[in-house]
Amino acid sequence: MKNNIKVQRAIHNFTQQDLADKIGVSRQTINAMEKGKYVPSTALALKLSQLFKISVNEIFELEAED
Amino acid sequence: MKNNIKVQRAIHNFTQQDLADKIGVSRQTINAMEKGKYVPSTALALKLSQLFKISVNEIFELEAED
DNA sequence: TCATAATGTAAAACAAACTTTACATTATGG
DNA sequence: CCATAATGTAAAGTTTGTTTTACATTATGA
Repeated sequence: MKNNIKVQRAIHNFTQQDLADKIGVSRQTINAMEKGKYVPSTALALKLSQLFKISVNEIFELEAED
Repeated sequence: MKNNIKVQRAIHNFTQQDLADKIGVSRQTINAMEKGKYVPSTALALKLSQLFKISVNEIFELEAED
């Protein structure tokens, strides 16, 4: 699973902490997600989608191994 | 979190078992998802999105309590 | 109607997401 | 250069997704 959260965050000029607060998770969760350390829940994905005003499919992309 | 997996499954004429096999989860996972018993991972959501050829946002919808 | 497919459900176990705490490293502005 | 903000990372613990097994109920077709 790839994602472009870091880019979206840059576009919106949010720190990891900002984003964490806005969607209600810890900063480490944001960091780990950006680093591809795990795959978030669909609820989280939809919250990012709302915040960034782009679709979940535009944020996340499946890879071969998924 | 609402979803319309059951409807999509009907459109594509899949049983819960069919769908489970196609996306690589157990039938109970499909059943529980349809029943709203839990929120799947984004990986699962993307697989459903691919299979049904519609976006994740068209399958899943956040609700007030999420 | 009878056999069988499909669905609903539940409990126990396991895997993965997510939090908390804590510290180290890297940017950035004054 | 120095202070501080931002990011990276790690370990332990909690919560939640997911599997497995098992059985009960509801549809469906012959």
